[in-house]
Amino acid sequence: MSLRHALLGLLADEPASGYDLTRRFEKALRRYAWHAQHSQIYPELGRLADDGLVEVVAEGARGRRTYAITDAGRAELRRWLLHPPEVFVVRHEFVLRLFLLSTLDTADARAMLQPIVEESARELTALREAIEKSDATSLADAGLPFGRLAAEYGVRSLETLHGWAVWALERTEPAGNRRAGQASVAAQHASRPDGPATGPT
Amino acid sequence: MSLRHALLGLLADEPASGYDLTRRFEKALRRYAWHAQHSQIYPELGRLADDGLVEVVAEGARGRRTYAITDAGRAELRRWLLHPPEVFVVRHEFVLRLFLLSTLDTADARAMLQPIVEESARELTALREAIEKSDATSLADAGLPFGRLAAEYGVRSLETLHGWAVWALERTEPAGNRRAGQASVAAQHASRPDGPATGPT
DNA sequence: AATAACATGTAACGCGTTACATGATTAC
DNA sequence: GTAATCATGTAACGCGTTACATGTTATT
Repeated sequence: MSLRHALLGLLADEPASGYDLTRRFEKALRRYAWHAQHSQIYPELGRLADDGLVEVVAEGARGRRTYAITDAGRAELRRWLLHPPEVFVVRHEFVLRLFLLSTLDTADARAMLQPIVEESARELTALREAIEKSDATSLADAGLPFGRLAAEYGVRSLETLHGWAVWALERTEPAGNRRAGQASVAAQHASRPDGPATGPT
Repeated sequence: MSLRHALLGLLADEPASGYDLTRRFEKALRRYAWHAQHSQIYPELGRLADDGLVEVVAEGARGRRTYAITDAGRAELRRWLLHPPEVFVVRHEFVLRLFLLSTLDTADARAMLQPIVEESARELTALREAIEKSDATSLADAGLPFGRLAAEYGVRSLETLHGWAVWALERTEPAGNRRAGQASVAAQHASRPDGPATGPT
């Protein structure tokens, strides 16, 4: 039950209301790690409070309730983080689409890859700017929702996606531009022009 | 409904039974893209057949039914691949854990990162070997379940994960080894020692 | 003869999404 | 005053997991 721990993680950073948490899922987690809507978040906050892992620390206008993590909540979050399961269940439609790319012909594959090249470049620029802005404040991690480490992971993942899509487009050139052309058997066998070379350290 | 299209994608490669498909999810998709169990796969195959997107092409021993994709199925798969949604819903517990890393203190964070460094190195080696073996057969993509492009994406993603984890461990050195030590504000501000430098092309 | 692997199916339960529903406060 | 945003809640439905259930074929 990851939602529970995602909420504990967000509250470990700072107290927040259900509404705040909903926006933080939207903004920071949705794209990379996890997603939840308010219809799931509010009831789960209630259960977390029942279990003593969070508590209401303030009530504001419009019925707003600000929750904070308790010591028991921190302990539970820590326990969960230090005991990962042996296999992770992944559900990532974007990556599924990448895998199924091989069922398309050359022209269709290129139509699928081109937007990825562009979109990943845009996102990368945005994330790099957010990091620079945060670094400039000279207060650690200011503005970066999950700290510098997570931001770096995001940047590197986007760079990888971008680099791969560019490489894949090169390998999938339209007929004529390439020695074998089309999705022929030979064309699938070109050497890796700019693939990473070195192994793990 | 991605399961439908994941099944169509697998069947676009070659005909298979529900049992085969279950194993292919397990082996090839589970770790990176999507997961499904036989209890979900069998009923969905039935629905796909009802909708004319797949058909039974052989019946074998032990009630085995081999399904193949139909032309209508291929058309549906193509349509789906060429019309991605604007936002993707991601559900990736491993990445969620990376994001929540920042809630741990230095010692705990290192305890979390170390196994990642090792495990990603192991997986990378295994995948690289599978690719080399496949390349050596000199038949395109032989043995690579989703083709060379997907395999390359896998390699690059693992390299990225490994590189990031090594980098994160370096930044998170135990007290004493590092100018500021612990999870202090200053320690969070080291420059990026081996981070990738260049932007998108 | 026994065990492992092959092969399929379904029921119950829990998680997640969509849609419905309501009201308060702030900014223009 | 009116629209946008803030703020919470729940019901219905669909997707996904776990567990239950059954039988066949190949291997040793």
